[in-house]
Amino acid sequence: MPELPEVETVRRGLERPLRGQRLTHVQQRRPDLRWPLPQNFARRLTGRRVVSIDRRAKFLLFRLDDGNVWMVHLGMSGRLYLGNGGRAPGPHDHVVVETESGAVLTFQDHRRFGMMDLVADDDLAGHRLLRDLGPEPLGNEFHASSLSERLAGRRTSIKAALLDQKTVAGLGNIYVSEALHRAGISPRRSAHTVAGRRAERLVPAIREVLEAAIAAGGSSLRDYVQASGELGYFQHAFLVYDREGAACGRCAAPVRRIVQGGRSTFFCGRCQR
DNA sequence: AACAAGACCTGCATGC
DNA sequence: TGCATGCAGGTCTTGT
Repeated sequence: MPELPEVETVRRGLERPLRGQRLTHVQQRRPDLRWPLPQNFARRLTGRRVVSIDRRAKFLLFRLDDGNVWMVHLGMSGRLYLGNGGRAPGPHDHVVVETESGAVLTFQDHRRFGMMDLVADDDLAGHRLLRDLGPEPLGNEFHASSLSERLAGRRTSIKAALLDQKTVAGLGNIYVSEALHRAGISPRRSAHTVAGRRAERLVPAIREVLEAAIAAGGSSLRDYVQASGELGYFQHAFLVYDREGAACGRCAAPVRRIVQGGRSTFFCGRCQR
């Protein structure tokens, strides 16, 4: 489900209802997601107060008043939403958390590619899932020279390199296609050739597409919803993703679909070089 | 070290 | 209708 804009939208939606709240009841309804949940997960979360909710790449980081951080990754199909209206949890509602204000936060994930961990704040940067991540694309450390440095010597496609979270953290299959289209760069181009002018175009293209998507509340394709249950609407602004055969928004040539690394890539063969 | 392919898991659309 | 196939927003693990 989620790339950076969707995760950020969820984060923003949770901040007001959850920040400062004590978690009064935690129900863990199965032992594992992608991996086993940490030992005594529900007990360790129960009674804690949420100090802040942050994001790193596609991870949500709930900082708690005992110095620990509750890490949540939504995988492909994970949802984190507020208010289940008192309904009984469904078969894919794996974690249900209630707060002192009566809010109910449900983690639902039918494919179970999602993950959770509970880790001391001091150890967070060294966590195996976070330590190798590249820069945040909306942060100050992401610029043309840092990007081309990370692409130097890499013979794989620029598409594959941008999906690699070590290059830049937070892009996924949708926004890589969209960003490369905005930058006029072919997804098949060898990664190390994206330097100089091309890198200067790619960095703002990535920033702009992510910012526009966040402003639209993310993209709702199949099952993504915001924490509030509302749908994002950035999918209506896609210029290439899932638009095979449709006219490229810039030059009207038909959008093409190819498979790279086993995953669909959409691009315009005329205006992306 | 870098890379491609395989693995994980469920649900949905399509075609026969 | 049933069944097989392929596809889906991610990323870790394995083998070359």
